[in-house]
Amino acid sequence: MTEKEDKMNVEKAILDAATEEFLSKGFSGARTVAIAEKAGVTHAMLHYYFRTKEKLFECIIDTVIKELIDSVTEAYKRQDASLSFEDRVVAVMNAHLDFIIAKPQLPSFLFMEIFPSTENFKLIKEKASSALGSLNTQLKEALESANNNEEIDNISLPMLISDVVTLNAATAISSQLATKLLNITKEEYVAMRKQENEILIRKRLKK
Amino acid sequence: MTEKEDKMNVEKAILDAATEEFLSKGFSGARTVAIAEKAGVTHAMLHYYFRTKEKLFECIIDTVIKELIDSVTEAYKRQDASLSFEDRVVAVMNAHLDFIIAKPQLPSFLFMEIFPSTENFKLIKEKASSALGSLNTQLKEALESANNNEEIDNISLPMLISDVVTLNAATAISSQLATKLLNITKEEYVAMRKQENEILIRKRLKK
DNA sequence: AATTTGTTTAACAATCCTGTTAATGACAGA
DNA sequence: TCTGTCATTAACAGGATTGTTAAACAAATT
Repeated sequence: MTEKEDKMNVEKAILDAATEEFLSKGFSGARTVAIAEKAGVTHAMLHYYFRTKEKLFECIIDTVIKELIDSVTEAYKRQDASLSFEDRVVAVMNAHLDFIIAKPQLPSFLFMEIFPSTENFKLIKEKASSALGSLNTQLKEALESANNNEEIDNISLPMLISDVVTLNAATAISSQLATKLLNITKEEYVAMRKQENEILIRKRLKK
Repeated sequence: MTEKEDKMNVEKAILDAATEEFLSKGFSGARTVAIAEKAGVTHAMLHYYFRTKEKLFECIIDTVIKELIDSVTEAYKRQDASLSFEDRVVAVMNAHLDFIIAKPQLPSFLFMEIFPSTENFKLIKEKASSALGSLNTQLKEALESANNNEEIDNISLPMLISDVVTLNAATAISSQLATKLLNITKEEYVAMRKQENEILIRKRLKK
């Protein structure tokens, strides 16, 4: 079945190239000819497989969103139930950061391209709702029971999530500036921020 | 001098329209005809005054950057010297947030359009270096003397600045999601985040 | 009034970019 | 081997978008 493999290879090559192009340049900045070139196919092939630029874009958002959601839910599932609430939050936060760092353009792409568009946002909300819904209730329970057992400072769940997402997203985005602004490598900067984010969250949760 | 006023009006109208268009859609998403229309002039006028889309873009980055830098330095200058280090940091942070919130697309625009481009980044670094340099030394002195008088937890200056910028930028960006995700207004969300950011920073600075 | 200077308009040119199509090739099943 | 289907290519069509130009116009200067 070399034909089917070939077909998958072509499709995958286009998808990979498209992901890179869309994430780095945004929808309007991306060029379909550039994607085709990067994928090593004629640009007619791109239209043959995905019809339009919009459809191709939708395909890559779908997978990107799926990967993002999975990374968080997986990280939470893997948690040791015996850990304290504080330790669990930190562990999920770090797993989330590791995923984001692998695709550092993702946060600004989401903010620029996906969130402002009501339609795309609907899509992401649908995909995320079930996963985030259960994560939410789990966290809620953990926070409530933690308040009984541990000494947790008063904090609302939305603000806690906002803190984590905020710190991680900004870490990923600003990591691209690290080498340009400070005289350190991206990896050094990320390591510093990881430590700093952990300090911030731990201090925040302590009474 | 109605002619010069008129000229200024046309120029300003184009610049204002361009700022809105570029900030919300990015360079490649922006359309010069849309800018001209918004400004109420023919699109030939746009080229007459600014020659090219690129040149117009450079003009608006210049002013945007200048306003951003000024907002921070002004906020720092206005500070009461009798305040504690912690209070001063919080005051500057809040002033910074107020400015950003007025142009909520600014952070994602900077991250998407300016920072990735080495050339544009050079520009912003030049413009910011003198202002940020003096701010930096002022903060450094304040931090050192604070460590003698007050009880400040160990933190490096880059990380402190990174914390503040990070939290504020993310607040502005995510505020656009507030109404879509949580059932609250943007203003309510910003107020909540402002409070939360202040708690985070104060706790971070305390030993 | 004539000239000059700078502003504005409308039409047009040129290019870039997306998407199509018709022709060709490859290959599986009848 | 013939036929039909799918993959691929090259060339092109259409439209959007940026940028130019020539002519009209307004205002100031001589």
